[in-house]
Amino acid sequence: MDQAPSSGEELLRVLTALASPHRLRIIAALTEGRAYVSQLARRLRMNRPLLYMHLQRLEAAGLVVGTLETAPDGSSVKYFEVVPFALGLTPDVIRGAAQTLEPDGPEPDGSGKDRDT
Amino acid sequence: MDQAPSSGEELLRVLTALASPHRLRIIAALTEGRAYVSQLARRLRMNRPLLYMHLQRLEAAGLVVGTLETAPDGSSVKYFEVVPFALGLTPDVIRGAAQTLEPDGPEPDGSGKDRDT
DNA sequence: CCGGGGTGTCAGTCTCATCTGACAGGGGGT
DNA sequence: ACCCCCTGTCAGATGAGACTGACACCCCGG
Repeated sequence: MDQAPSSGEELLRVLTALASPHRLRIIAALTEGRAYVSQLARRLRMNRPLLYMHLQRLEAAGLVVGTLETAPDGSSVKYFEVVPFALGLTPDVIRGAAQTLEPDGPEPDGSGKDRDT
Repeated sequence: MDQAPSSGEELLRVLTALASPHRLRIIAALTEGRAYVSQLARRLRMNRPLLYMHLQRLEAAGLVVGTLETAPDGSSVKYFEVVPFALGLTPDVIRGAAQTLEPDGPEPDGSGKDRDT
């Protein structure tokens, strides 16, 4: 994965994806090796549809990938695994990404209203 | 700032703090230099109480610091500035932090219920 | 005394992510 | 036929966070 997630939108998607205890635990669990949805639901003791939603979120952020495989017995199983990412986060990185996001506009007027710094 | 935010709680606080377009823009704005609340509210065109809340969140996460100063004219002004942080985020880091967070417990039973990987 | 700029805090509203239970399938063994 | 395991999706309840307007308060300058 890119060190710099480029656009603010993308960065935001990754951050919101990670900002959840459940999703952190999911990623943690997947570092141990890939797993399919129902299996993971049992392991993490959480509702399957719920886990499903979280996995979708993580996949949309590009942090995990899921592949629907047809097992030898013919049934479908969806395996997920982590994408080895490395995200460096500093104020400047944020500053860069935020530009792709700012509906800022300069001071309304001012006329030397502000104090010194 | 630490490269590894240590506890899962702490990591989560930082992540949830960053997972907001407003707060990203706030940090971006503060990289340009410190500013006080009302001033920043004008610059970013947002409600002051709202900005106030976001700043509190960021401060709680240790990403910015605020100092209440008494200006030469005697009035109080609260300046905020970014804490130069550097956060490295990888699956393994998450795995480490998640341990301080897991109410996991192994499989309910199993008995070889799962498929091979 | 009044206006202007600042901080801090509050109750109330509203939007949105989360979470649950249930359903419709598909496929395989017994 | 029945049971078991899997995937995918949905309507609805719940809750947490975002957001607003208004207030109390401070200090100064005209």
